[in-house]
Formats: sequence, C-alpha cells, structure tokens
Amino acid sequence: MEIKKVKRSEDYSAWYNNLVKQADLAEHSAVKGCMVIKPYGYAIWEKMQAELDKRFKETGHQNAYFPLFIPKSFFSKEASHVDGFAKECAVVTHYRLKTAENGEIVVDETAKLEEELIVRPTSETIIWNTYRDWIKSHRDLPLLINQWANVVRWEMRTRLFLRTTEFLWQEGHTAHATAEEAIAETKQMLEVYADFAENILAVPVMKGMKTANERFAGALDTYCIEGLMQDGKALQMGTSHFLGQNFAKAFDVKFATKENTQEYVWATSWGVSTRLMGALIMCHSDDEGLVLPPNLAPIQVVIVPILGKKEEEKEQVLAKAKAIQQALRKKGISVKLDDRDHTSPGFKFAEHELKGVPVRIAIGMRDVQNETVEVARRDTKEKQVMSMVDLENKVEHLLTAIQQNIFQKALDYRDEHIHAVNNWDEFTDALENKTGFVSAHWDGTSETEIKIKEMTKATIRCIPLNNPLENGKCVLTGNPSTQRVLFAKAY
RNA sequence: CGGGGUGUAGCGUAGCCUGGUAUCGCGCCACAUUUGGGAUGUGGAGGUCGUAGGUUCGAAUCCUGCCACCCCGACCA
Repeated sequence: MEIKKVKRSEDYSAWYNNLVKQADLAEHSAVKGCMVIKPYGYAIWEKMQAELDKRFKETGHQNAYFPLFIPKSFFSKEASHVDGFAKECAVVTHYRLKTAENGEIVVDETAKLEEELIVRPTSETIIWNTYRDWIKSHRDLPLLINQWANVVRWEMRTRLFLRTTEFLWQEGHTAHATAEEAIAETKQMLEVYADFAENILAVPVMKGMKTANERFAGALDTYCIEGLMQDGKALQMGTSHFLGQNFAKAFDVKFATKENTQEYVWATSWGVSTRLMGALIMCHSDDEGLVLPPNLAPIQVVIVPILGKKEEEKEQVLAKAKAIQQALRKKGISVKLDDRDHTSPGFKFAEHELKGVPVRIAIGMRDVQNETVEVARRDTKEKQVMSMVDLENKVEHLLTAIQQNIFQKALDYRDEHIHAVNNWDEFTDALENKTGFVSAHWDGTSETEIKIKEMTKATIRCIPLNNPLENGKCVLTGNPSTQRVLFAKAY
C-alpha cells in the first residue's frame, strides 16, 4: 500500500481519517454511517475492554446481556428519556421479506409487527423493565450489572470512532436502596473511568459534572470525564449518571425495606464507547502515525531482525532475536518478532511506527557480534544501542518510562490549554485564537449557556469536581457567579 | 435535511472542459540482485470508469435521477 502522508498541522480531519485508515484501525463500511473495525483496531479495543472489565469486577460488578430490541412502549415510559433519543432511533417494523412477482426481494407487508421495536440507542428501558422482576427485597440490592453491547444512534453526520451510527460500548446499570448509595456508585464509576483514561490510555481528563442542558436524558446528574485533543477541541470520554428514581418509577421497580415498607429503588448508569479509540488517536498520535501507550498496546515491543545475505548469519541473528523474545515474554511483555523476509528493515520500522508500537528492537549481525541491540522508542523516536545484558529489565523500565512520558506530555499540553478569562472579549479571544478549555464565570442559567453556544459554538464541558469557589461575574451577562466552569468547542 | 466537493484496478490518481473503449505510481505475482530507515531491475496479472436511464454511429467524458463518501452547518457518546 502506498503510504499517504498528511500532516496534523495542515488538515486535522484529513490527518485523522488518513491515520485511522493507514494504521489499519477501521474503515467505512458499505452501510451508511457504520464502520468496520479492523483486526488491529479491534485488538486495541479488546485491551480497553479487558482493563475496564477488570476494574468493573474489582468494584463488584457482573456482566450480563439484554436484548438488542426494545418495544416502543417500554421506550416511551420515561418522558425525558424518549425526548432525548427519539430523533435518532432505528425502528423495526417488519420481520419478513418475500420475493415479489418481478423477482425483487421486498418487505412482506403481511409480516408487520404489532408493536414496533426500537434498536437500542441505550438500554435503560429494557433493563429496568427486567429489573422489576429481579428486585423484590432490600436483600436484592445493590444490583450491579454491566453489559458489553452495540447500540445504534442514527446521527446525521458520522466520523470513524467518534460518531458512528452503530458503536460498541459498555453500559453499567445499577440499582440501590438509597440515593446516597447510588450517588456514591455514580462517583465511584467516574473515578474508575478517570483512572482507566489516565493510567491506561495516558489521556489526562477533567472530571466534572454536566450542566442541566448537557445532562443525559432521564438523569438527575451527569458526571463526565473530558479530554483535550491536539487540535484544541474537547472530547467527552465517558459519563456516569445518577438517575434518581426516574426509571424505577417509570417501570415500577419497588423493594421491601427492612422496615417492611415499599420504596422505589435508586439508579445509576454509566458508559464508555469505542469513541475512546478516537480519543486515543487524537491525543497522542503524530505525523508518523499512531502512538500507543505501553499499557494499552497489543504489541508492546517489536523485534526487527536485520538479516544479511549469508544463511549462517541469518540463523544466528534470528536465534538471538528469538532468545530476546522469550526473555521479554517471561517478563509478561507482549513481543512480536517481525521475521517477514520480503520487506526491508526500513519498511518495517516505518510500519511499526505507523501502528504505534511503543518499543522497537533492531538486531543484526553487527549486534550479535557486539552483544548489543538497537532500541528505539516510539514516543520520542530516540534510538540507542544497548548491551544485551539484562535487556528484559531495561525494556520493562523503558515501557514504564514511555507510559509516563506520553501521559506527562498530554497533561502538559492540556494544562497549557486551560485559559482563565474574565470578560467577554477575553472569552471570545481565547476561543478563537488559543483553543482548548476556557475557564470562565457563568451565571448558572441554561439561557446564558445556550446563548453562548449560539454565539461561539462553545459549550460548557463540565463544572469540575472539587472546583474552588470564587466570586466573579458571568462573562456574558455580568451576573454574579460563585465558580468558574470549563467551556470548549467539542467533538 | 441545507450548502460545497468527490466517486476511474487492492490503494493513490491522470483523462472529463473540447465524446472515439482508460494514464501513471504504489501494491500484487514470477525471477534475479538486495537487506542497519519506506530496495532495484526485468517480465506479468488485475478495470461492469459508483449506479440507473437519456442524448449520440459511438459516453469515463454531455444531460437527468439515484446511491455512497468527504468537508461546512443543524443533531450527538
């Protein structure tokens, strides 16, 4: 394949699309708005799943699976929920096809469903309808369930990983006896997401709460983690919702308390999606391609043997390369030995850089003689010749250092792009010329928020958690405010 | 759904204005020489020109409808 080069600085969208394609992560499918996640992209997603799943289990959750289809009547039981999703639902109306007289395959009109089925855009309704039967007593609580699934939201405009008609995600749905417990769960899962984002994806995130406008349809509070991409736009990377008793009431989910009274349960839901792949790409990658943090990379180290002409030398180099592979594997490091003989070393170097492999070890006859290898790191592109002695420990440390460096670089970038402003001129100037988050006072009204969005396209990404209180004036209206909130243009 | 653009081999493209059955590069296959940063040479395979109509002796090229994708809006994880 010809490698098409697109620079980040010239056209960020083109760079992104090109990278997704060149690095073999995903492609558009024949189905409008949908994507095919290719094996390499899926391997990264599987790693994300594994790390998230581990954290879900550690916090007491279990996995389960609920149907893809939701009867329309379930869906419409929670008023604000249906309002929020109505415009982007795929609806199944028939269950059979037939061959028409002209030989064409057509929908069999006699196979019309009595009640239409909605392809889930999220599963609250079908799950809460099920929970009604599962929850009878305080002894059934808390109910802590997660589901890995695909969902469909019929968006007008799509973009690989960031917004596709169908996407993969996990959605946690929990039920609790008290509001306090449910709120604690909501916050706990936000922390789980933040930990995952920062320690695995190496993407620093702002933890915060959404304003009423940006809240999930049907939630009382929506907490979120917000990342900052290299083009200065914010990306919502995960949400955790406190749903109050809205769904319990809509689906009549009550439990008998210790005092033998009947109470509605308290709910949460939380989710992250394949959008995280987009965050990963846009946060770290460069003009050479993807940059994967070692904790996430499906292949952490690639060994490229440099094979000479002589058979005997080839064997020596390969034997040494295999020995290194074995030693690294014993350390739990994921290593690929790229022994393809039909491509040149230079091609392999470039290809593995494109795919973001954190560490590359090159070994040739010269190294075999000197008992050395050439070790190159993807994040800084530094190369150094190292002695083979104790190589596995050196590589292990290097992987840790790379993880740390990638995170630190993103954190520095993020922190340099939070601009505190105090009036409208500074506010618009920061949005237009500086990019990133703008920290500003806001009078707390939806009206002002919407007005600002109309005027600048910037939205309130979140009200940061543990936000210091500070008296000030709203940048738009001048009305009093007690804290700053984070604005940004977002994906 | 509005505005703009694109659609030609697996990928990237030329040709379109001014109609005559498709150009080039990469990749692929074979052989040889190569291998410490995207190898070279020689030979070869690969195309319903997005799709359906129309105009024409003749359409990748002109006209119309449709579809898909990209960019900008509205919408959004």
